Amino acid sequence: MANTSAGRHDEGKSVCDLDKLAAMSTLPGSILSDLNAICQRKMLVAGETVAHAGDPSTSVGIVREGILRMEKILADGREHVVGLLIEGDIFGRLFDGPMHFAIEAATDAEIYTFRRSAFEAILLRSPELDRLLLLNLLNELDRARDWMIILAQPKIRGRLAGFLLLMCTRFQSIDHIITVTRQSIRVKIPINRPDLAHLLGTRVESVSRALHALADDGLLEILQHDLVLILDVEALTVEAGDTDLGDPASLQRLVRTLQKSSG
Amino acid sequence: MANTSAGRHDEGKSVCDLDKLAAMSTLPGSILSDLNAICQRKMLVAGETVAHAGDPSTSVGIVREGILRMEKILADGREHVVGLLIEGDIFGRLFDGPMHFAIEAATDAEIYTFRRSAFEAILLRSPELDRLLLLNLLNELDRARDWMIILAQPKIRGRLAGFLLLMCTRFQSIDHIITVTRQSIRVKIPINRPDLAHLLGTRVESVSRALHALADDGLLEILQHDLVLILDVEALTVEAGDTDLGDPASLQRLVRTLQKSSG
DNA sequence: CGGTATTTTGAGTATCGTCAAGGCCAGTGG
DNA sequence: CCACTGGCCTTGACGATACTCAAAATACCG
Repeated sequence: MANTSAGRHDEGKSVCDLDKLAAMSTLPGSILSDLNAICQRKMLVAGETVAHAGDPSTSVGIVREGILRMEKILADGREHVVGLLIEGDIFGRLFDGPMHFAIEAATDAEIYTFRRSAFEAILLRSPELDRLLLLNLLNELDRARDWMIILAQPKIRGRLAGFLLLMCTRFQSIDHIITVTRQSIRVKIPINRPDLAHLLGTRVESVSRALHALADDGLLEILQHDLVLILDVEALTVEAGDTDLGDPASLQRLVRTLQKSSG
Repeated sequence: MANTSAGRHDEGKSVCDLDKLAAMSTLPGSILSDLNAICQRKMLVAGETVAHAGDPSTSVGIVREGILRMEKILADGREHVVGLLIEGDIFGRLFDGPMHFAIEAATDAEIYTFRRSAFEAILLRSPELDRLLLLNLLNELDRARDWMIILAQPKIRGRLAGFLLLMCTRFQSIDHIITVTRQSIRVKIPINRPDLAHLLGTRVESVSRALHALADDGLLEILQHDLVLILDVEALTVEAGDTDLGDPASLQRLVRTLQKSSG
C-alpha cells in the first residue's frame, strides 16, 4: 500500500500531455491548447486523497496514469468503494452540487486537474468537449450497471469471476493490469483485499476462499495474492452468470489477437 | 399487476404537456414548443415493452407517469433488472451505439417519445436541453451507485432496507408511491416479487422472509404484500448499513415537514 | 532480526438458496 | 354462480454457502 517510490507531490505546474490521452485526442487543437493552458499536473502516491466527499467541487480532473478509487463515506465514517477510475476517466462534479464521493489514489497515479470554473468556461464554447463529457458519463453509467449485475450474483465465486472479467474487458488497454500470454490472461488486481471485499459486498476471508476455490477448480492460477492467471475464460464466464461482461467469444478473440502481437 | 384500467394503446399523437414535467419546465419556451411539436404521447399497459436491447435506438423518451424498468438481457436469455425509471427520467441512447438495455413498463405508464434525429437536432441548438441531459445522466449515475451500495450489503435484510429507503428518498415526489402519515411513511412497492428479488440479487422466498423479519422486529408493518408502513426509519437505516440513502436526520425532517401539510 | 499489516486457514453459527407444499387472488369457462 | 386454472406470495425443511471470531502464516519495513 504505502509505496514509497514515485516522488511526492510534484505540485508545480508541469506540461500536460493532454493530446496523449486517447480520449482527448479527438478534440480540436484550439480547445486542447486552451485546456492545456489551465491544466495542472499532479503526481499521487497510493493512498493519497484527491477530493473529499462533500467538497464544494472546485476542480475537475482526468486520470493520466494509475488507478483511483471512488468511495462513498457512510454516516458512521466507514467508506464504501463504488468504482475505480482509470486512464482517461473524468471525475469531479460539473455545474451542480458538491462531490458525492471521495476520490483516492489506489495506486501511485498521475492526474491532470482543472479549476472547475475555467473548465466550464471552455466547456460552454466547445460542443466537442461537451460531447466528450456526455459519452464519458454514458460509459460510466454502463460500468456502474455492470457492477450492479456483478453484485447481484448470489455467490461470491460468481461476483469474483465477474470482477475479473470486468478487469479484462474494461482495463484491457491499461499496461501493468492485463497482459495476455499464450493460453491465458494475466490480471493484476489493483486494489487490496479489504477494498475488493468491500467492492464485492463481502469480507476478506470470503474473497480469499473464493479465489482459492476458483484456483482449485483450475479456472485460474494464483501467482501472487494480487496477481492471477486466468486459465479458463469460458468457465469463468459461466461462474459470473453468463453476463455479457466478457462473453467468451469476444474474450477469446481478444486473447488471440493480443497473442499475435505479443508473441 | 395486470391492471385492466387505463385504455390500451392510445397511439394517436396527442397533445403533450411537456411543461407539466418539473424537469422540463426550466427550458426556454421556444425549445419547449419545438419539443412539443415532435413529441408523441404513448400509453403503456404494465408489462409492455418499449424498447428492446440492441435496438438501433431511433427514439428518445421521457416518463410522464408510472414506472418503467430497465433490464439487461444476458447471454442465456435471462433478463436482469438494472433500474427503474420514474416521472421525468429520460431514456434512450444518444449519439452513440444501440440500446444496452430493454425497457418495459412495470406499471401502467404514460411516456412521451421523440424521434432521435429530431431530438438531437434540437439538442444541438439548445445548451439548456444539453445541460438538462447532462444533469439527468449525473442523477442516473448517482442512483446506479446507490444501487451498488445497496447490493453490496451482505444480508438480504440490509438490501431490502436500503431499497425501501431509496424508494423514500428518490420517489418521494411521486404520488401513490410514498405517502407520509403521522408517525410513519407508507411505501408502495411498485414492482412484483420476482423483479424485486432479481433487483436485490436474491430469490423471492428470501425477500418474503426478510420483509416479514423486518416486520416482526417492528421496523415496519406489512399492510399488503406490496404496501408497507415504515415505523422506524432510524433502525431501517442501521439495517441498510448507514448509507446516506436516507440518513435518519433528513428523513425525519421529511416526515415532519410532510406531516404539517398532510395533517 | 523483530514488529506490524496483510492474507490465509480453521471451526462454529447464521443466513441464504433450493425444493416442496399451501394459500391467495384474478381470470376463465362451464 | 361456481369450480378450475395459473400466477404470485408465503411458509417449512434441509443442505450449501457465507459471515463471525480466532489464530496461524506470510509479506513488508524498519
